[in-house]
Amino acid sequence: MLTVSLPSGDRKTYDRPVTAGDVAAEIGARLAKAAVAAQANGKIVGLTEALPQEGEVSLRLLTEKDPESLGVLRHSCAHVMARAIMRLYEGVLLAFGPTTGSGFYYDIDCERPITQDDFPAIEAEMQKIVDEDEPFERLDRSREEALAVCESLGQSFKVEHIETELASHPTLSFYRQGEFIDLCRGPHIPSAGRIGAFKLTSVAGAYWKGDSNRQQLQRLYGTAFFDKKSLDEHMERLEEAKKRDHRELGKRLDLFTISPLVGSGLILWMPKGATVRGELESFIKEELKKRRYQPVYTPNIGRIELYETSGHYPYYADSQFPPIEVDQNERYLLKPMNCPHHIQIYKSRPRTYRDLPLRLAEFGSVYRFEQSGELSGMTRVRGFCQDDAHIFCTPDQVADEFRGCIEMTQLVLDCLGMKNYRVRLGLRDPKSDKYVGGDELWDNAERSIREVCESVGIHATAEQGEAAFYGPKADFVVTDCIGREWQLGTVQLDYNLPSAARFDLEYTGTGNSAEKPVMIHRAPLGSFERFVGVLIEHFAGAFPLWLAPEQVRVLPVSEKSFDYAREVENALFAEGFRVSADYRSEKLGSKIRDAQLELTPYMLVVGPRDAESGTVSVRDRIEGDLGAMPLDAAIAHLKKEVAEKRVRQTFSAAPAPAATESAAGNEY
RNA sequence: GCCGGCGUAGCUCAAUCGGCAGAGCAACUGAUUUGUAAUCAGUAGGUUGCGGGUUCAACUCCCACCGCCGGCUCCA
Repeated sequence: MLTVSLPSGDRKTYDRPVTAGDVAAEIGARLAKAAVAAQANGKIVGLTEALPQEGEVSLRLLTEKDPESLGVLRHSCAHVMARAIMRLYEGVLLAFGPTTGSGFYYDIDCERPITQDDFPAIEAEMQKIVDEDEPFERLDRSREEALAVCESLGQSFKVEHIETELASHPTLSFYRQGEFIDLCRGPHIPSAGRIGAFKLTSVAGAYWKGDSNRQQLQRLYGTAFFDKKSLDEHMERLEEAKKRDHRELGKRLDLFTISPLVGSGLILWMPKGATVRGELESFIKEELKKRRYQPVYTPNIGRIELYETSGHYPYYADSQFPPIEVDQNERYLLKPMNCPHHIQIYKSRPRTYRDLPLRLAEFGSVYRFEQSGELSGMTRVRGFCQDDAHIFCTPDQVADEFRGCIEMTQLVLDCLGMKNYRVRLGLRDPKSDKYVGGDELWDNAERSIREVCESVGIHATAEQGEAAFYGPKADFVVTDCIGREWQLGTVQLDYNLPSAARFDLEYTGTGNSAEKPVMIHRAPLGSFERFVGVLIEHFAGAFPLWLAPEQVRVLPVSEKSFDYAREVENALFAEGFRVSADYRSEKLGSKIRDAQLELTPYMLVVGPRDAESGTVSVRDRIEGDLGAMPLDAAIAHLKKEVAEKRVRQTFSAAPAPAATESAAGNEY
């Protein structure tokens, strides 16, 4: 017995397994109303059941442009892919095959390593299945029956899954398509023919149930659309996005380099990259001053006992460079974080409530031995510099201080035109034992950061298990040019490091009593390395004038204008601009082309006419030729743009949605 | 760290079945003196990532290492 609720709001009850196709035929007429409403999402391409509730299935219309419809399509395509693979190769075991933000994957176990070279054959087999256009048929079975089905098919991963995660489900569903049957929650498209265009994109290893101690499976990624044009556009967007990759641009624009001889994951900032970073540093320093932070400097190493006290060493022993051992009693660790050092500054003398809040700021370099496979350009490195600070405050001051940190982070991102970030509330995972401190402290801390985020109007997404081991945090997460998410700014609340079990921090309260301060760890950029990496992609290398490594290039039309070009160059330099001039004996067009390709914001063309009248012909990288104007006017124009930190162009709209799993089309 | 792929001039890429390592751009030199996205000519540039092995012969095949790329795991 199944109750079906239709998009129109009608409900109908069936006493046999129904496919979306059956129902559509019976009640087609009554769909008219819903169909009209759905037109906004593009052409209607079918009807399917939505995520089933116990004993009930809701029907939904599949429309071309609806993201959830795409999810349904893609998950069905994952089934088609799995079916094709099972036709082609022996001994294929199925694990999970959900959708991602931009496609789908299926994890399989198969003796034979599948490589990109196998894609054409798999795609050809998939095309056959699509052309056959067989329906997806839903089969509901009791848990026992389901177990028997999976056992008889030898699908051991499905068996384990039913016995563990699905232990509490009395009934389970399968979807059958021809000879292929798969344990699956659905929903699916009515039949394979609705898959207008698909493509396998990559293959990778993935651990069963995400556990690196367990078996590694082969994960095949693909994507699918209702029509070929959308697929082509998608692939084109990916190509375009690749051109913004900070690793490519970093090389082409001489921003940074990595030398295997220096070491993997260690960034060498070239003059142009260092200039961008330097401007960001100045910007942050100004903000710190305004917000009454105090600068400190601390060394790059510290005795191992320091990190044993903080609790970091035992937690992260594997991801640190091995200690430097002077003798048995004296071992030093390359600083993996700045907090213990700043805590020692706090502890260097007795503190009273009058000292608080104490805000200690440092651009602190830290080193972490990340696994080799995790390294990636500037965004995941082994040595980096945090725009770090630690705030020591009274419990009463926590909310204001936390809010101040959130607002500073927002200000920095706003100033750079970075809008496509999300704020993630990192909460503890109640099931894990990695967190230190009592439940009461954690509950308080988590409640305060929630309240602060609400009070500043942030829509934060809470995620369990994303907290630091010492406290909850609010992370600013951005998406890079190929859809990967990176944590940039972070504000973390910490009741633990000040505790008696750790560093036992104190201050004298108003009643002459010994009180525990609360710590806030915060870094608006996160690290200069990762931030600049993301920033390169955000601007596609075309930095706003205030950040541009080379702000202006003077282009003499010919050798006859070299003297005047030098005058102009010197005048701009004297006004504090980062300026160069192109004295090669190239044609003007060639000099312009090179300056454009190097993304120089302004070009000042100077020829005999300009020399005579004391003008420069301004060329804007974006707008083109702005015509001649007096040199003073040009300088004033540029100065204003720098002072305003004007952002004229960004590219950070992600090419594809973040690779998060959508609700539609998931496995159980 | 794990799975898979890749590594040829500064950059982008060729080199058929294992048979003389090549092109464009950049660089350098000379000519040219140019007004808003590529002037012409010449020169130089290589232990094919590193080290072994197979072979008459290795960029090409095999082994180990290093590095990079896509994922997974991890991310204080």
